Amino acid sequence: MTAKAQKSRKTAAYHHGDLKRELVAAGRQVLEEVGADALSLRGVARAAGVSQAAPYHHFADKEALLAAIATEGYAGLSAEMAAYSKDATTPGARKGGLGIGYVVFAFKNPELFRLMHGPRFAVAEKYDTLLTVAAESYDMLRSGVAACLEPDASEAEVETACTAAWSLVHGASMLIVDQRIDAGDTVEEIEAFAARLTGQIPADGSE
Amino acid sequence: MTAKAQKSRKTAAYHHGDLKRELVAAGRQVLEEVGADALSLRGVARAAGVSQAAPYHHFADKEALLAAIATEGYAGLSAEMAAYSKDATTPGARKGGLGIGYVVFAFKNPELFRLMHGPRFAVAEKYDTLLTVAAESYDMLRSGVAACLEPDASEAEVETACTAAWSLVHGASMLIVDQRIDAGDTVEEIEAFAARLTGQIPADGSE
DNA sequence: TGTACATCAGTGAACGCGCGTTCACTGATGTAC
DNA sequence: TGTACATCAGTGAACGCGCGTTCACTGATGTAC
Repeated sequence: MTAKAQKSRKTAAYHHGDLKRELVAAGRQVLEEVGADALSLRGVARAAGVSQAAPYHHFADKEALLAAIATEGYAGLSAEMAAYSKDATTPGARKGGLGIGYVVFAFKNPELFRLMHGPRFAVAEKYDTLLTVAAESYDMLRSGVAACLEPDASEAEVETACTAAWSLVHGASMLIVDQRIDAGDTVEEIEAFAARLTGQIPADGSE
Repeated sequence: MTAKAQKSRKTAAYHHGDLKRELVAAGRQVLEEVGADALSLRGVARAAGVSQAAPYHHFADKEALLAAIATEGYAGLSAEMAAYSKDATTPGARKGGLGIGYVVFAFKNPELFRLMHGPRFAVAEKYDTLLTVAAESYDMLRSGVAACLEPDASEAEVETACTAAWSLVHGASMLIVDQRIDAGDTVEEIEAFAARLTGQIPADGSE
């Protein structure tokens, strides 16, 4: 081991280096384990291996940490939607891919998904980057839906179509997260479920 | 005032008469005021005007009270769906009415709606009347959707159609409850919104 | 109709708990000279 | 290169709080006789 590595390891024991990022990561993990209701700042600090007071050097309060976690969540949601839609060759396929990505993200991160949409940030003007990144996710979905409509569609028609598409994938995601419907245990099954739901695949499996 | 009335009023001061029902009612009110996360059994007892220990004569623990509240919620949901679909003359109108009732219920009882679908009762085998009444709500929606399909539709097609219909109204309800979309401030506006969403009314308002 | 008494449904004090947050502190870092 | 020192980012103890729940109690009810 080099002297530098030794030093930086020693350093890590006290001055952490990137505790802020690590708290968000630990927070996500704790969140998925115990749920948003039971998540405590002390628990996250414990999980990150630091004292309970340490987070206050990086976040104003508990809510600020949760907002950071939710912000990361929206980035992940957008990334998942992008990944599932990037290879689409038609507007319809692109729209379908966005929807599948949305549902898959919820399936992979159930408690995070719940946190993102929970009551905590209903009026979250305090956290403007959270609002920005949330709006980006929605805009992505919206543009995918709008591209499937007639070019002369009215603003109201676009609005209704976007809301309907969002409601559909959001509702399915919520019902999965809340275990009200069983859409499968693997990502592949969820993909197929979401494809069926959004009409990408016929329901009876035929072509 | 008759002697009997006087007696029963006096009685109300100590032996409450129907504290169980009143705790559920107070619980619903507190729930809508502060949200499920911040709802405490002590707070509900306070709202009902009894000591903090009183609820334990009627509910095993806090969760049991929440389950009772959620159970009442499902009854209300079913009632709302029934009210909006009872005058329908076609299967399509009936299905639409059920959906509108679903969304209107969520709009009227946002925190209750959240509680009903939250993580708390994900595995609620303990509360079998809760499961029963929840299943009744779903069956109502399901039969309304199934009636709109071709008689020779496969089980898989019925399943997908029901899930899609449920997802749509559930997603819209959740987005309204979470204030992610603005569907209006009055019941009338919500009705119109839900009708548009489920295709009962064309999006551009024309006939 | 009156009375004794078991039972029901309240009370208020107390328990232990984990929480969010603050505080004075201290060890590590990096920069000016 | 070495040293003084401001600053940064940790620590651990402590605060007050409201919570869920339990306990011994007591007032009210209703039934048997």
